[in-house]
Amino acid sequence: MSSLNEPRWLDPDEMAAWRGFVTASNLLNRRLERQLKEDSGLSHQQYEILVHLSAAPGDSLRMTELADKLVTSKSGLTYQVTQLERMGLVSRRSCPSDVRGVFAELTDQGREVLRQAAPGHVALVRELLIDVLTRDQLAVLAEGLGEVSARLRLDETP
Amino acid sequence: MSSLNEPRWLDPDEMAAWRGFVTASNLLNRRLERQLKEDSGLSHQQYEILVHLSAAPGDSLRMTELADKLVTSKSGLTYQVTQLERMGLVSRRSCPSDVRGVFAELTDQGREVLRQAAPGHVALVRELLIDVLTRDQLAVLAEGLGEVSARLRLDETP
DNA sequence: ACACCTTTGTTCGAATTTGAACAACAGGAG
DNA sequence: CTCCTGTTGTTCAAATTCGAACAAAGGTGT
Repeated sequence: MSSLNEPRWLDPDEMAAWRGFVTASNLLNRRLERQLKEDSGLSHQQYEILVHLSAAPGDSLRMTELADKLVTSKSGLTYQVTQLERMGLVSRRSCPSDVRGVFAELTDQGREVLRQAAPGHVALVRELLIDVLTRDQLAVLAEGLGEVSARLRLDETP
Repeated sequence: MSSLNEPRWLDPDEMAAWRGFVTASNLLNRRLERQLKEDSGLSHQQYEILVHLSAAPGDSLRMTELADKLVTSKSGLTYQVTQLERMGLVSRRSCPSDVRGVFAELTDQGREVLRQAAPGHVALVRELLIDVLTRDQLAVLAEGLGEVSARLRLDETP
């Protein structure tokens, strides 16, 4: 037999995919971070918080739910929401049905800042990622990484 | 005309690709971070440093070159190399041809720790990403994200 | 040799992130 | 109702990250 305890290393194609994924992710994040900060004074994380809130019914989400969507820690979210609250872009509201619960809600100013920040951000995402890929590549990426995400979500909860 | 100043927003397919990319990246990083830390006491970043060094001729790289490969800041690398040096996994060596230059070099112990950490890490990357995708999806991902990375590298230098 | 501009790696302070510990509460079985 | 278990959001200390500023060299053209 060829290898019983030997791990299955990545072949060149697999390695290329993995390295490409990691590198693209890092480079992209760096760029978006810089652009958002300079252009709107927001970090990528803060921008994403505003986006998720604006997409939610009532422009508000429970802290835990928001943390899940952002894929971040609860404590990390607490910190960022506090920052956004100081900037006046988000406000906290207690939950009627659960005394422990806290809603993060988009303020009018938050909505306005997001509206102003979005075009530049989307344009860059387009320039650096979307428009670099063909329609087919985009479809494969969406389906493949969608499946990867879905599986990762699963064995995290149980 | 339909829209002159209106930005080109992402259509559903594009949005799915973008969200999938961001989410998969975050979830994956989280998992790998946890596994590496528990299994080998290394952060993902530290692991990557060891990997890049072991792949380099002479098991060593200049600080700047290494920072580029890792897609991180110079100061961030300085910090991590110092940590790895304290752990005895990496050592600094001055460059003969350039007094300012500093080589980060893998120590024997560093090579050993990497050898011990690699199988578990690769197995998880395989389980969570590689083996979830088909051969074709992998090829598309490698080529697409490779191109994305290449372009990002370009307009960063000038 | 000289001024001039770039590179190299580190240092510094500020901002962010994380996991563990925690207090307060919800929800259900008995 | 009461005990028990799981949730919720925050706090805390520690670790990490970044960018700007910096000192020390390289390299170039004159």
